[in-house]
Amino acid sequence: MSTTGRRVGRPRAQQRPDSGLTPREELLEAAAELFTTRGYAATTTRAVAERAGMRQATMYHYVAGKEELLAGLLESTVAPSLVLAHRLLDDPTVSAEVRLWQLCRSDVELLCGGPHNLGALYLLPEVRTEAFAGFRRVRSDLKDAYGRLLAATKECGALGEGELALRTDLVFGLIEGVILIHRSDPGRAPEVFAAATADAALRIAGIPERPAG
Amino acid sequence: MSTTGRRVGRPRAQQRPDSGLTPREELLEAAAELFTTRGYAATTTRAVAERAGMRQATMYHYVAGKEELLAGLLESTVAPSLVLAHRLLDDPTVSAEVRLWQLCRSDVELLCGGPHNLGALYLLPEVRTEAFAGFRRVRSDLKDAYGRLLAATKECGALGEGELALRTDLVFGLIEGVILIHRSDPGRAPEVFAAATADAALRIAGIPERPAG
DNA sequence: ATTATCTATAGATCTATAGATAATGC
DNA sequence: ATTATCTATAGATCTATAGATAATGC
Repeated sequence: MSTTGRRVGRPRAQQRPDSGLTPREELLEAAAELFTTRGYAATTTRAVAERAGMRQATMYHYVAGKEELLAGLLESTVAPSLVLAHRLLDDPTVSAEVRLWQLCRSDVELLCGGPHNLGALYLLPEVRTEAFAGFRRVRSDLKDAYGRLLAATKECGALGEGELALRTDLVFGLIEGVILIHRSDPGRAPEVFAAATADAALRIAGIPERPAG
Repeated sequence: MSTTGRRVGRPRAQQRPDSGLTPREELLEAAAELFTTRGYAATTTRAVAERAGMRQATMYHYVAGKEELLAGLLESTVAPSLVLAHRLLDDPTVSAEVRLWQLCRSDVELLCGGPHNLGALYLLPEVRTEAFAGFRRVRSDLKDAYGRLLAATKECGALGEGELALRTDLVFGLIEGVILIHRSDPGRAPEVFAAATADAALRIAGIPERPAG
């Protein structure tokens, strides 16, 4: 009935207080920290496993390798954004400007609010690989949502197709590149910073004032 | 007198038409290509050397290792920007808005116009290392120049210190993050794209129209 | 003699598998 | 018996050095 010694299987060599996470989550957490601070390719399976509190070989009991961890982390950052984006797209009670602002703010908060700069992982060359096609698809859906919200604003409604695509890329690029900005001064409060970045995104789109709402 | 067989030293195992570059430049060129497409940590010294037309060990005759190549590439991208920035800072004949626009445009062209997305290297975790302190210093000087140009504009002149720093970070972040944007549609003509990004940067700063000049 | 390159390799990894072990469950 | 973990390690790298070699220069 005590907290320790209840789990099946051989005990870990390094005992640690129970984190409350599943071993797979402990691995993802460790990977997030190491991939963002040391880089993906430079991080060894041993480093991830050991930081998660287990030996290198044990990791293979839960994941097939480093790639699976990266894929998991990537999809976990972009999935909640996409959910929000679709909810906003289907909500006609609020102006497109306000909805775009909210999406931007939420995305920035998601990318910068967490303990790790997961957004930096989007840029890895490895992400172009087949193994990450799932992530790329979700990310492309999200960008699509940005494009549709932009097209629904007064300021961009009249733009031609190419012009609109360019604005979408610029807005989306600012939001995704936000890690660069956040990194240069991590001290700023995430909520304030997220709102300021959303303002900047709307200014790029041609909407000069923060819309009320 | 013929083109081949004039150079001192043992001939290379793989003969290739003379590139006109020094061996060190050939290595930098190869490193640029491989670091940007496969990633820095994932690129081996063998891959770089072989792509540059020599055997792995020969590389050490010209550079101390991979780090030196990365440092060289990083400084070469940021140095010309800094030169331009200082020239613009010292030029009172043009409005601050126009100078800021020109700096943005030139930076984007530099980052996207070349054959490789060297800007993507700025994000490497390795860059935080002591070995790249020189690069970080130059880059910080460049950001400083952005800040001073911003402060000199009508639109930002009255901003408080924190507000100004935030705007500077947002503008600089857009410019540096431009690789993300460029990557999503590499087909756009660099000059047009650079001008459009400079427009967007000024909109972030609060300057709604492309200044004449 | 000098130089630029080569071949060969020691030593240090790193990944992924095989097989042993120490818990609980029944 | 089942499970989660461990230890050990084969095989595949990768870096950096030692020493040989094939040019030109004098």
